[in-house]
Amino acid sequence: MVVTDAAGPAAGHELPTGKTRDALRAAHLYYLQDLTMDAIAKELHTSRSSVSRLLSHARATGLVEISIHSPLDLPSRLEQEILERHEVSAHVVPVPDHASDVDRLERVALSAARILSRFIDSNQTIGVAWGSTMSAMSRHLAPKATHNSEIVQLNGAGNLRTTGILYASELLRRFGDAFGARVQQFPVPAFFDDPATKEAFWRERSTRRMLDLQASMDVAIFGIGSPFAEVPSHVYQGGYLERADYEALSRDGVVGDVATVFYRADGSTDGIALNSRATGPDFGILRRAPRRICVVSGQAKLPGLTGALAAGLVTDLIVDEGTARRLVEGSAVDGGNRAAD
Amino acid sequence: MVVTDAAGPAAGHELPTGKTRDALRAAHLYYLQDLTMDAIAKELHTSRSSVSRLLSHARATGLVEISIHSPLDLPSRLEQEILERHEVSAHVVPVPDHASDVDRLERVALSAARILSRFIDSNQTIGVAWGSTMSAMSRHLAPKATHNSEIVQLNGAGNLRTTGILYASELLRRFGDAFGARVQQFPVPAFFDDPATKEAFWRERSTRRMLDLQASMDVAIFGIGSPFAEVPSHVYQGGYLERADYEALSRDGVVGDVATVFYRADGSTDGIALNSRATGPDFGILRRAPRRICVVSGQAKLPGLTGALAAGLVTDLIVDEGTARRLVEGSAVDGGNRAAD
DNA sequence: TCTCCCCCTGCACGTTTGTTCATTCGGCTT
DNA sequence: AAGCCGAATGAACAAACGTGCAGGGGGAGA
Repeated sequence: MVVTDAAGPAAGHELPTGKTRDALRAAHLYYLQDLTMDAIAKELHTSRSSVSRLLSHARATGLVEISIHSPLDLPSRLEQEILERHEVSAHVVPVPDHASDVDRLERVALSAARILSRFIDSNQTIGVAWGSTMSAMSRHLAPKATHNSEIVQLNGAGNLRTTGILYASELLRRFGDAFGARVQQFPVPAFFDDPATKEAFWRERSTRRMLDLQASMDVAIFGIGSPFAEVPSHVYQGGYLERADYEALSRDGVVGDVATVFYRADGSTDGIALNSRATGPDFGILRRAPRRICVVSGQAKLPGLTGALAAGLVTDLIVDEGTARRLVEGSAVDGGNRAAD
Repeated sequence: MVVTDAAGPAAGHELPTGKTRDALRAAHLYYLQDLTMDAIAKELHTSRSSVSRLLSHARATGLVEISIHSPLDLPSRLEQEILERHEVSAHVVPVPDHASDVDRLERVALSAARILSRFIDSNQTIGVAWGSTMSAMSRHLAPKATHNSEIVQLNGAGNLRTTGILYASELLRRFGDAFGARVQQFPVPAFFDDPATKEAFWRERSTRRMLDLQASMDVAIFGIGSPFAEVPSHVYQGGYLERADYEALSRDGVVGDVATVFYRADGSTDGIALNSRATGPDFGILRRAPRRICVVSGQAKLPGLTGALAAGLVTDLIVDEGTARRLVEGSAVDGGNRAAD
């Protein structure tokens, strides 16, 4: 046990005594050969505990990937119906109906984080929004090694009271770490006070660079904000908006936001004043990304979700079971309406 | 057992009471949400034991797939070197050096069976040989649902003493079951007594059909026979060959066989008399398959393996660590020679 | 309608696994 | 050179898990 970890990054050659190497071998023995940890411990000349830890490490670090395939003939009726009705590939996360909203969010985020690795690959530009959903997700990401990928922040996070920036940058960093990607922060407030300031800022070259990046995204990942739900989203309790703003949103018939860009139940955004001060990407830009992953939990977000679907913002949807059910029930009756509650 | 499984193929609608459905849900909860089996039991209104069994079922039927990714920067030095030297993508199975040959075979077969599912897909013609390695493998296949695939027997299995056919057909059936594929048996002896008989047979239309199938294989899977090893392969102890045959093989400098077609250390087959009576596919035919997976365990097969590599029979190699090491050591000195023993 | 048989269930036990804790080990600073 | 700090280790405990077993429910066949 002379050279505990990575063999010789200093020396720069052989000696396969790395921790990762051991973890890899342990994983082989455990998952591919069904040995008991005990047996593996003997083969590796260490204790069972260490093997347990190695395996945890292997899982946590993405050396081991566990995926679940529906036998294509029975893709949960829900997913099937969502696909047919909304042309969106859905992943329904099973959650008991009586689960609390926090539980629900946590569990959807956990599943989403694990599912996400399928979509991430090398040489991609990955747009990431922020909010409570994204934050929960970021805490559970399954690492996956990629080269030359880039995490791009979709919308600003600064506000009046808290910096918000730390919060967002921490979140972004987690994404970056998990995929070994560069992180591009977007150091602006969530909302400008004056549209003119935004426009001025948008002409800055450094801002243009960000916007160009956003326009060439391969994947976008976002949650849904629901301004009028009982459990308000992060944006709505963080001091980003003032009472007058709310009233304006209400007047405009807004049902939700994606990356702080607001929309109505039919997906339209025209004439919503607040958007001219918001820093998130125009939906036209967003829709250029071939893959747009939306993570939703809790039926409070149902109106927001149907709106986002109507706006064509989503290609892949990760949603909890209850909400998925309501979504299908709601749209069963007629085209693209929001459900009862 | 009419309705035990799939919910209502009879009734033809709802009631998601299928066992597979439950297994799927349990797997989600367990592997994607990290719930304890206990918690899952409550959500499913059943006992922990049942959940444990559901999860076993899920794994055994391939609903859950566990795969291991080397972080591309450190692909076991061995695999790397084998790739460079032989242009073959290798999977080295870790096995302690002191393991017995049976252990070793069993463990390689287990790993191979699990790795195999990566290669199998829908609409494929899959050639399968037989032998102790393939047999062990067949017992551990991880099922994977495919459509319209076909398992094709590569070489006959009949012999003088035992039928051998049952053995082979059982093996083939397991492959077929695992992948939901049709099985095409090849009902001929392993070796004809008279080359002329073989030729006659080869003109039969039913035989031609088999040969055409073989010629259009997408994947071939085979082990390596080693006629002169201390632990003889199945072919060599099953009463397929007679003393005179052995002597002929020895005289011809044969080092191994693939699907009962024999070759020398340099991969050549010309002038090996026995081949004209053998029923396996000509190497020219075999090499038409874009993917040719070879499973090898035990250094007794090293000469056979190097020969097969020299003949260009292999695109993907699954091999135990010890043998892999010797392979690399052997070929380190010069081009493509067989190793010491 | 009755019976048989198979398969599924939940319990109870023994095994396997995760985790806490005290300890050691190496590296780095003072 | 001594000492401190974080990381890693193995022992021991507690939780989680797998499996043999007896009981029960429900179809297929008589």
